[in-house]
Parts: sequence; structure tokens; C-alpha cells
Amino acid sequence: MDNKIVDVARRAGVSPATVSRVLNDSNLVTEKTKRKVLQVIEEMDYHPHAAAKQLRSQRTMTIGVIVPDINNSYFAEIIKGVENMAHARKYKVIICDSDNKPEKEKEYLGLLPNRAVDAMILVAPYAADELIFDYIDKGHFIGIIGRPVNHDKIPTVKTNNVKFSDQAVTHLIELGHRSIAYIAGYADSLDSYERMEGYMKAMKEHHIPFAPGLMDNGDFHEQGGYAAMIRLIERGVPFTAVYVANDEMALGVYKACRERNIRIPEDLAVVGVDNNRITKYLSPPLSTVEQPKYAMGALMAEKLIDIMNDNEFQGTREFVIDSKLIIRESSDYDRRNGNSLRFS
Amino acid sequence: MDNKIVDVARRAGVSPATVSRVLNDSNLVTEKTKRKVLQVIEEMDYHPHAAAKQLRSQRTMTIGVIVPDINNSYFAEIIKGVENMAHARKYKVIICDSDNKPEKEKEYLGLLPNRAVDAMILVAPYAADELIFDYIDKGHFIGIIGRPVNHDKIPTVKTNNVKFSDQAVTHLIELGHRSIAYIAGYADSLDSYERMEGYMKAMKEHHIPFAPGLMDNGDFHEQGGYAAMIRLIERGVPFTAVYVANDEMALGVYKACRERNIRIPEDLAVVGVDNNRITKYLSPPLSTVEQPKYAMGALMAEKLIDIMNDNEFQGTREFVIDSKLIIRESSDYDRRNGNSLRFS
DNA sequence: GTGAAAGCGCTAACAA
DNA sequence: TTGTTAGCGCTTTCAC
Repeated sequence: MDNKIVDVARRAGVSPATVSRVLNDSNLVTEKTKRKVLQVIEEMDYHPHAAAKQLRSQRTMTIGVIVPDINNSYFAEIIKGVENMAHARKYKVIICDSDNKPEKEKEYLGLLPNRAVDAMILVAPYAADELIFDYIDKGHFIGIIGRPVNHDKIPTVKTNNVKFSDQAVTHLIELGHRSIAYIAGYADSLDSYERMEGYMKAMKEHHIPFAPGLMDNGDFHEQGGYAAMIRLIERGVPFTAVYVANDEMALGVYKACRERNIRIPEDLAVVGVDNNRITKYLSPPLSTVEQPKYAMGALMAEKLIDIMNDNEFQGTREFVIDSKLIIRESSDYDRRNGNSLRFS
Repeated sequence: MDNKIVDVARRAGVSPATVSRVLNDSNLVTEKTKRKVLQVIEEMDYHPHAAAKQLRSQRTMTIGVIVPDINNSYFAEIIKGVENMAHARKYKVIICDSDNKPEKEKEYLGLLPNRAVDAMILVAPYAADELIFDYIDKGHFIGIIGRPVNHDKIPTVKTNNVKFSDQAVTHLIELGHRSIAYIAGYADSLDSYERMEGYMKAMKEHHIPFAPGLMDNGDFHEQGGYAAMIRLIERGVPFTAVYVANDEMALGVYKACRERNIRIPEDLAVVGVDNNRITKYLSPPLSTVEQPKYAMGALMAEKLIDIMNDNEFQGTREFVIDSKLIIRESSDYDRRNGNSLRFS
């Protein structure tokens, strides 16, 4: 196990350089020597020393991914996408869980200047733009998922928020709903904003006037969804359906409905976003929008690796992936069969 | 950004060795030189090159963790435990998702001979004992979670399966249940086996004769739990409660009950294991056993780091952590109020 | 407490 | 196609 490349070279009767060439399948080696070397490597159970290789070649063939919480299916799926694409391109992946702590995220970003990774993918990062741009200016490679970025050297991947939100709300309208509420996420989230755009678009297309009392803000978590829902109810503007910017918040909506004896979908139709696994097990199962998390991760990894290797980034820097609506029982009820509003 | 230790040394008017000492807080440096060096490091925005450091020092200060599926809350929590403890001990963690593929797991194990990690934690590994023992014999450090291991150099962490299963089943018995079924996981799982032991123990303590028709095997997944439940029902031996070796399988039990119009908990009490987040959102919420996943990961990391540094492993190699029962509505119904059996 | 010098194990010029 | 050589950036003896 403590064999080095020279040991292999000696035993195989070649030079270290040749062994190195075999190891990195260079085509400047005869089939014959290659076989011989491979055989010796096998015999000696030789394994190249990662650090030595990295130090000499000045590349790690590793990409880092920083997510806010690894124990969140949304991020886990993105990671899987990154991992598999990277693997296909011979890259390793270092997964970093910032645990929702900005300091920890910063620490992980340090892997870049330490040259422990060749590039970094940030998912819904906390770091300020300036900090990130700084790294870019110093020549590091960074890609971002889940946040708008205004820098032409940073690739981003997102979903067609406006389009699928339009579809989701149109679906509700077609069921006979006219008073449809929207629960947003963080006020500064691009996703949340674009989903609102889609909501507005659908309403406008169907000539439904805008009702400001039917919008509220959550925080992308259960608690915030619950609070927003309670506020909406207490505001007194009647509504028969609610489009929620993500599934976590829809859990809060469900909770509020349970407390207030509002039946889903008879009294209130609910549509979320993410297709979180949990949605299938709710009563009733939640209609939601599938987010192609895996594909997003994979696309990001692919683009980033391309950029690193071309060293030049031309064409779009913003990649958009399509998502689609999944209709379940929470919106499976046609209002035109004549049911009355509950809140008034 | 491309500064090296010599550059810092020159600018600070000291030798590279001194800079290195400051970097690794050796106490062989005067406060004064230390301050000076630190200041220059700051000014030059110097970052040590990870690979060079590793190559020279022959340690990576990194631990690898291989899990079957990162998008599984159970494993994600363990990882978090590992990560935080490792961090406290100045170790980095490389998370490896084997994606339930034995080949991929093997590949990740290769990080050990490549010296990309100093030690590896395997969670519910696929690898054969011999393969793992081989690595140990070659001097590598490995810890295992979620599988029995018969090697006195491999630390393992597990929960008190027998005890909490005894408690869970006793809880059911105290509600008046006499016919209690058990749905196991994989046939070769130690956890599953020990949970059965606990089940048997509780039954025996309360003088309830063993009914072989009340046991069946699942696969730790929803589908297997569903199939096992259907078989139990169709076998015709009546039962009023079921203890399920994990929550995923309990999802299958719920599905089977829905199909057969069996009410939970009135007709059937259900208790699972894991306290998977999903359990809280089921109807009715599932009684389950909290597994201290985070603590398991943290303990494993701690022990492994200790072992690496003492280089000698004395004392126990098996660490057991307590878990506790969480009672929710799925078992919140006292049979002694006189309800009749449903299957007969 | 500090410096000089050697070398960790590999790859990439360059030469043959 | 293969070998020789230098050196990646750091730590660590060993002197002083």
C-alpha cells in the first residue's frame, strides 16, 4: 500500500513518466507497455497519492457544492444531479452543508482559494454578491442555483417560474375559482417574485381583477405559510383557492385549515410548488409543481465543467428548465357544481 | 491569491518555517512575530495550498462518510452529526452518496488508499466484510454505522433496539392489545432482528403466547411494508396492532389499511421506528421511536478521531445510544373500552 | 525562537 | 514511444 510511482516503474522496467502516462491514459504508450504497467500496478496494489497528483497538476478534479441544508430533499436532489454529471465527467464532488449558517458557508467558500476544489456550486447562498464577485475576480469558478445573479461570468440554473405558475393558477381558474390567493416566500426571493408574476399573468388573461388583499408573504417554511394563511383568512377578503410558493408553506396552510375547519378541496383548493415527497402523503394529497431538481444540478455541473475547460464563457449564462404541474386531490373539485364560499 | 508561503515569509522578514509555525499555531513562536506574520498573511490574502500541505504532512484532516442515499433524512441526519463533531475537532468531511450502488460505494472506498481521507465512516454499507477487513489490515481507519461488525478494530454505533422495541410493544399491550403483529425489515438486518427480540421480550413478559402467523418480512421501504401487511391480513390470523421495523414500511401499512378500510387506530394501532419527518403529517400521525441519528453520527466521528490519534483502540468497540418512544394518534386508542376485532 | 535544507509523490517539459 | 529532470508548496528535522 505504501508503494510509489517509482516502485511501480522499477518493477515494470519503465520510467515513472511512463507509469504516469498509463495512469492518465495518455495515448503515447504502447499497448504492450501499458498492459505490463497495469499488471504491475495490480500486483503491487498501487494507488496514486491524491495530494501529490493535485499539487503537481494544480487541479483537483473536484467540484464543491454548498447547500443550506443537506437534510432537505430539494437540495439533496440537486446534489444528486451534480454528483452524477460530475462523475460522468471524471470529477469528484465535495458536498458542503452550511447548516443555514452564513459563517459556515463562508468557511466552505474558502476551499476555493485553498485550491481544494476547482470550482464551486452555490445553492441558495447567503453570501453577499460582492463576496462572490470577489472570488470570480480572483479567477475562481462559481455557479449559482436558486438565486438571481447579475454577473456575466456566473452561470445560473432556474425553472420557468412564470410559466408554471401561470399554468397552476389557470388550472384553478378552470375549476371555477375567481378569488385566488397567493402566498409568497421571502420578499427578496426571485423565485417567489416570478411565481407571483405567473399568478398575475393567469389572472389577467382571464380578466380577473387584481385583489391586493389576496396576497401575503411567508418564509418558504411551514410556520410562515401558516401565519400568512391565518392573516389572509382574518383579512376577511373571501377566496376559494390559494397558490402557495412552495410545499413547505402549504403544510402551514393545511394546518391553518384544520384549525379553522376549512375543508380541502371543497372549501379551499390548494396548489403548492416543489413536489416535496411529503405532499403525496398528506390528506388530501397536495397538487403541486414538480421541480426538476436533479436536472438542475446536472445541468449546472455540466455547464460549469464546460466553462472551466474552455476557460471562456460565451452564450447564455442563465439556463432555464421546464417544470410541470401535478394535479392531486387538494385541487380536484369543480366549483361550478355550485358550492358557496366559506369566508365572507 | 497566488502567493506562497515564501512570499509571506519574505514580506514578513522571517523564514517559511516560521510562517508555517504560525499557520499551525505552534507555540514555538513569539507573540510578536506571530502578530506580524498574521498581519502579512491578511494583507497578502494568503491561503495555504491544501494539496501541498497534505502531501508534506501525510494527513488530510478529512473524514469520508459513505451513505446509501443522501436524499434520505435518516442518513442526512447522521451526516450532520458527523460533520459537526468533525468540525469541532478540526476535521473536514467528504460526503459520499453511493446511490444504493455497491460499485459506487467501492469506488468511494478507494479514497482511503488514495489518501484523500484519513478515515472513512460507512453507513449501512454493501461491501462484504472481507473487503472492509482488508482495508483495516492495510492500516486504514474505518467506522461503521447500521450494520453488525465482527472486528475489534472497527468501532460501531447503534441504538438500543431491543429496549425500545420492548417499550413500544409494551405500550401497545398496555392499551389492551393482545394480538400484535411485527413487520420486520431485511431478513439479514441486525436492527430488524433486534427489534424483533424486543417485540418477543415484551410479549413474553406479559405472558402472551407467540403467534408465528403474526410476523412477516418487509424491506424497510414502503412497498415491502405494504406487501407484508397485505400478507398478514390475508393470512387470516386476527390482530389489532402492528409494530413496524421502520416508518417507511409503516407508510405501506397505512396504504394497505386505506385500501381495506381498516381504521387507524380504532381497528388497528400502528407503531413505527425512526421518527421520519413524514410521520407527523400522516393521518393519523404515526407513533414511532425517535432515533438519535445526529448523535449517532457525532459519536461515531468522535470515536474514530480518538482512535486515529491514539492509534490504539482499547475498550468497547460497540457504542449504544438510547432512543425513545413518541406516542401519537396511530396508537392512541384504548382497546379496553370494548371494540371488536376487524379481521377474523 | 528561528532558519536552512531536504523531500513528500507526482506530472510535464524537454531530450532522446 | 520513452526517460530524465525539475519542481508543484508545504512541513519538518536539524542546526544555531
